[in-house]
Amino acid sequence: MQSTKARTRDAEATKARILAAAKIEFARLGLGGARVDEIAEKAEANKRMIYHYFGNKEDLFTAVLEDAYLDIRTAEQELQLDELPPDEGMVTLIKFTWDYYLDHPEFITLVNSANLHKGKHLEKSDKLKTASRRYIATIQSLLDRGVEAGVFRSGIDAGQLNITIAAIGYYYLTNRFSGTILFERDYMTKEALDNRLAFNIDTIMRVVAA
Amino acid sequence: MQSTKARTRDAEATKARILAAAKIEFARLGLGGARVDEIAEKAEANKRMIYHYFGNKEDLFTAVLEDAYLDIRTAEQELQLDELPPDEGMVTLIKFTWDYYLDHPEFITLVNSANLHKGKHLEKSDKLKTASRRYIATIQSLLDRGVEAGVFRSGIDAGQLNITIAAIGYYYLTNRFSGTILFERDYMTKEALDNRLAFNIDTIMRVVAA
Amino acid sequence: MQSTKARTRDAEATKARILAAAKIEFARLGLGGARVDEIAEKAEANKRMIYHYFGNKEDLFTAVLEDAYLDIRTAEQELQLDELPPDEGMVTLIKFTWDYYLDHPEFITLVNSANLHKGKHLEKSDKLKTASRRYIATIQSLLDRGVEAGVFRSGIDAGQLNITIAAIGYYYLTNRFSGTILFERDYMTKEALDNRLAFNIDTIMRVVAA
Amino acid sequence: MQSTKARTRDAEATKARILAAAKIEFARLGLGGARVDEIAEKAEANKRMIYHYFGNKEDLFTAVLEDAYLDIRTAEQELQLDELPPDEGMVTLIKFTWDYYLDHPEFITLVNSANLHKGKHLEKSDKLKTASRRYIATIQSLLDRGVEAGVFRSGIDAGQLNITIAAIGYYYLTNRFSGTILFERDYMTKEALDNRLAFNIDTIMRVVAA
DNA sequence: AATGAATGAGTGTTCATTCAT
DNA sequence: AATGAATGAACACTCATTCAT
Repeated sequence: MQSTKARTRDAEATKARILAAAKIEFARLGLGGARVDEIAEKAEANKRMIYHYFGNKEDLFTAVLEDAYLDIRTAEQELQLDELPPDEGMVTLIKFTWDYYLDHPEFITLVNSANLHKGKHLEKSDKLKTASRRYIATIQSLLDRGVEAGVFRSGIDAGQLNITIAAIGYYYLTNRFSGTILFERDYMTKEALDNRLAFNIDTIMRVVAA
Repeated sequence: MQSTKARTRDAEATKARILAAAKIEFARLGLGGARVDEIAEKAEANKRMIYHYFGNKEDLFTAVLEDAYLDIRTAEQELQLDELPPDEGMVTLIKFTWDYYLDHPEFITLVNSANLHKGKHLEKSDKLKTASRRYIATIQSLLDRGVEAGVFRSGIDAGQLNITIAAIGYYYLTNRFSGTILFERDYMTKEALDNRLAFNIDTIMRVVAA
Repeated sequence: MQSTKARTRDAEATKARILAAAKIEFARLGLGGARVDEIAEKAEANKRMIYHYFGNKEDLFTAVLEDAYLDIRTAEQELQLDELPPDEGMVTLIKFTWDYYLDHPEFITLVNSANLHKGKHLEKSDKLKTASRRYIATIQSLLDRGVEAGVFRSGIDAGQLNITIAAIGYYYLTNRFSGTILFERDYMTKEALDNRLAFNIDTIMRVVAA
Repeated sequence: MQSTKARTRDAEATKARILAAAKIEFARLGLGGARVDEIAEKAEANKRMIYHYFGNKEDLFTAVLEDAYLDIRTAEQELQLDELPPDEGMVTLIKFTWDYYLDHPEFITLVNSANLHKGKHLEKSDKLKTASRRYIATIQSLLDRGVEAGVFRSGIDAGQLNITIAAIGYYYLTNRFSGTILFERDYMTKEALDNRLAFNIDTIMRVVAA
């Protein structure tokens, strides 16, 4: 019966709508601040469906987190840095990281929320661990090729570099409100953003330079 | 003992205990997650006193934030970087920032919370703006003296450098849970912490090097 | 019994029970004095349902007021005064007003509460304005027919007369406690009530007499 | 010592300020709605003084009520209706009642509040009973003199007439908000007030006319 | 006489979750 | 698969009142 198929498809669609709505709400208000009612409404789904598909609010948050992390790790993989010269690859990675944060501001608040809760929602996900391992490997390979090519100095810890690349973009954006207010300069004008990206590229390239 | 009773009728002391307890709770659970009841209990104060002294939960959060920011800005000022040679001053600043974050993990979560709420609790505080301005001026003067002494290159934006110095420590610590889990290495062992600090000093010194 | 359970899942019935319980409580204790908990309990409903169906306490009060006013205006309309001779119609109206107040003591306290709050809960209701207009028109037509029949004098303002008819019953009943205590005579014995009604009929008939 | 005297006077003044502030607040918000804090603040007195002088909130309400009633009864007595011709005396009484309500809107809401609480705050006051008795006697004497003079008919119950005189003014004013909104005409313009007073004088004079 | 500090018991309101269909 | 009705526990906040000086 085609109706069965339709129903199955609807189920998937409902689940996807809930996940999308939940991501927005959790990012906007945190785990504690987001409202199950609001998520259901924005998902155009019945509240009961959330419990049916995701168990409870915390498990929904876990699902949202996993989805968010897999998205960025997938996008990173699609960059195919291996096919670029190492220095070009490094700049591409810095730019990508920056642009991803800019285009997905929800990712940053979700990660903050995950850490406010001491990461306990991430613990079960082996998928994320695997993806993370592969990601570090990519950076390591970039560094190795750079050393080989004579453009990067040797002895750089890929893990630390990865953290720094993320940090200098992430911190600027997550703290853009306090920054804008306390330092009395708008962090989000096009000029300010361009300046920051340039400063960050310069920073990393000086750090890795041979 | 009468001294006990006397203490419970000391307005300033009560206010201080509330502020301290609130800082801990807001840092631990965020604005939305912290409970007024819990804060009162931990402050060994009556809940009513919170409203009497601070108006409401949000205003208490504002007071906590202001207190937290003033504390770090005051501590920075006490470093008296002006009296050190520029390169030594820079290292001192990086170390101080890192140590302050380590010793005051509540500061990081409070700042995250403030930004989750788009910084609106910071807006009214002119005191913080003044302190922030003075802080940037300190870094600028450090850079200027470094250029003069020939140890730093010229043209470095003090604001951007400040952000980067904060970022590379802050990000590591705020995301230590997700990092520890996803990258499967403990971020908080003494060795890991020492490594990170060394990496950060190296990073900044390469960035400012003449 | 399943019927019991069924009833507890009947939205309309729950809503009606809440409205009825709220009317009693608001009449008894005023808007400020009534307790949402008590209303819920007396309605055999969950407190949460009050907020679900009525929004909040003030809106529930508004709903109660509207319901109370519509009830008396509907009952008045059902008198069909147009089908009676004008003098008989006038007496019928006076008696009805008196009896309605006696049978619905909650109406009086609700109107008092509405006015204590400067009528703001009535403002939105166009239904009540329409019903009120129709009511005044009824009195006007009674007066007109009386003048035509030579039993009433002309020139009587229907609005003022309406107020007086209401006033002489309403005041007696709303202030029956202070009256009984200060004037040391029981306002609520059958004899006292009969006397008052007779006095009121006499008063109005003298006022409208040709 | 004069300082003793000064202190005594301050005590009386404080008490008076509390009473005045309480009258305003109870009139504005009812017994349940008024706030002890607010009364203390508006009385420019310490909250503790309220408890010192009046015992508790309910007793303060009782004191306010007694004060309010004594005020109108005293003012009525000062009219010296006995010295006027009966018909003139009657008009004077009607006008006085109306004007007093207009000038002391707090009296009306206080009486409403007293009756919402079933008059229990009035029960203890013998002073008020005496004053009320004297007031009815005044009206009775007015009626008697009118009958004697041939201007009033005989057989009118002074108690009922008193109620009606009060009712037709009181009801109009206490329900001015609902009236203005539902009947869509402003009850409080000078013209509307003049019209109502004229209507009321006309009503009573027709009722008592020989 | 006067006061600022403190409190316990409640207020209206909200929430994540389960029930019944 | 989907839904509207219902709930208990908790939440921020308030209040009349008392304490300590």
